[in-house]
Amino acid sequence: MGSRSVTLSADLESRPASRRSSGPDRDAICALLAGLAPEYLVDLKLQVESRNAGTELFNPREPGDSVHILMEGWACRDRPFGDGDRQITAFMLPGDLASCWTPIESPFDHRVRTLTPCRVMVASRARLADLARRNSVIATRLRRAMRTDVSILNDWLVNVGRRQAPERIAHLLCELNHRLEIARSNLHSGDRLIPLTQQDIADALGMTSVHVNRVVQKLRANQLLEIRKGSVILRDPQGLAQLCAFDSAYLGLLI
Amino acid sequence: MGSRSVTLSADLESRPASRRSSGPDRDAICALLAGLAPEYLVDLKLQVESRNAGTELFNPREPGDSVHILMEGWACRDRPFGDGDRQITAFMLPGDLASCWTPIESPFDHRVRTLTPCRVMVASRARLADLARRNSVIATRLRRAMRTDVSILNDWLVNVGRRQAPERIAHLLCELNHRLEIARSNLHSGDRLIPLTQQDIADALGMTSVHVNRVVQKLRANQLLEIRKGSVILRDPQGLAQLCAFDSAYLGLLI
DNA sequence: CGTATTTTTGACGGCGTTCAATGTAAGTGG
DNA sequence: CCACTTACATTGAACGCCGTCAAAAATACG
Repeated sequence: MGSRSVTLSADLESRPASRRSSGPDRDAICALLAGLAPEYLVDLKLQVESRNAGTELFNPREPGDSVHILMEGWACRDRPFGDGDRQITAFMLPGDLASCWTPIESPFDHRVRTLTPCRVMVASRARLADLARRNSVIATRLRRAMRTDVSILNDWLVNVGRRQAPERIAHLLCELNHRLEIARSNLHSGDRLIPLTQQDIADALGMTSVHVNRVVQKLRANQLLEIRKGSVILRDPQGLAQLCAFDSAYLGLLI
Repeated sequence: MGSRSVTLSADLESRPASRRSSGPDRDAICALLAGLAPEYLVDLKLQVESRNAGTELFNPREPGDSVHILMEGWACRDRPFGDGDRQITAFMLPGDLASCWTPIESPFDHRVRTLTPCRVMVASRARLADLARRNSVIATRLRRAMRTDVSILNDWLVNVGRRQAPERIAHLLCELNHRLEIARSNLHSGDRLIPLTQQDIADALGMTSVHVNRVVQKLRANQLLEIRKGSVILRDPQGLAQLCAFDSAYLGLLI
């Protein structure tokens, strides 16, 4: 089962590397650390750990010194409100730097929580910062990661500020689908499920789950997507992209 | 005045420097370059120029090699839509890096335009990037500037996604007032006007100018603010902050 | 004093919220 | 294998914030 690399990757691009090895191979550890010389990797004192769904990876009240890189599973950054309401401001996919993604102080109030069971690589923030200081490749990748965050936040603001509900939902799903393809291709694994509930989508888009539900039903009626047990599956990515005039250019720095 | 390279890192914390000199003195050229040793400054080949209101400082179709640092006046970043609609995603104040504020590729579709007549320092992006490579203080400041952008974008998303119109407007104005105070203190100049029209505010908050107007009238009736010839003046900053539960922590990296 | 920009006002409608209840599937423990 | 629990999805009615459209008033500026 480990050797059918050609057919498995046909749907992405060409990926000569082996797939479905039980653990991540060296070149595919994650986009951030790929190709890093072993002596550097040792420095980071990386540990791969498991987390349940709903675990807090970062909390402003106890910042800690840990940086998490997602290997499997999804996480999100959000700002909780007193009344139980919240605004999700980012989703993190496999391969993403989850928290705290920049090796500097984090003055703004946000949490990072896992959405699904996850496998994360835990590293010391101080060590990663130090590594970035000595290794310009890593520094560049960290800068790119931050730049991608700006880019996505910028687009989310446009999305929430200017688009109606159907286009808004479609746009978010198109982005996540695009990023998921990249993550799948980088990590050689994972399925095509978007593990979000309608409540999650509502929290990310400044809507209520009730209205998300009504709109999602229309999208489903148009064969654009499916929903199964807390996950979204895109049935017609092109149709969705057309609906919201999706342009993936802003994701250009992702690897 | 030219040789105080030692203070390079000192101004990152305490600021005992003199104030209220007529023009910007060397140490207060801008937050980004303050205290930089002269030989570095020369490298940048800085030029101070004037721009009319409504001038484009950055356009994705002709990226150019210029970085603009605002000395006087305001600018904004926005994404135009086909139908004349647009979403403003950032305001730039005196002292801010206007465009392109990161010395790397800019894959997302945005413009930067002056909102008022401006005085800008124009530098070469390539030279600034090169300088950041050799001078860690500048690199840190650039990183901080980008980090601040993330922080503000994050908060705008929360604002647009979760707050009702009055709190939303109040929150934006509180942020701008806070940043304006910082800019005034850094550059030793400028007035307390927020040079935005109600249309600008609407474009930034995902609203219409009509509705902004109705809400603004209520705020004005409560003695919270004033509007004169295309500018907003906060009459009761504390009252506004209370209205929207404003917490300036997310602006903590602004010098 | 004329023109452009900005602000203001009114009527009307709809997108999306609120509240509350019901449906449905999966997990848990006895 | 069946009660019980929990999470997620769904539905309906009523409401209201805010958008749309259109026009007029006020203000800035040359």
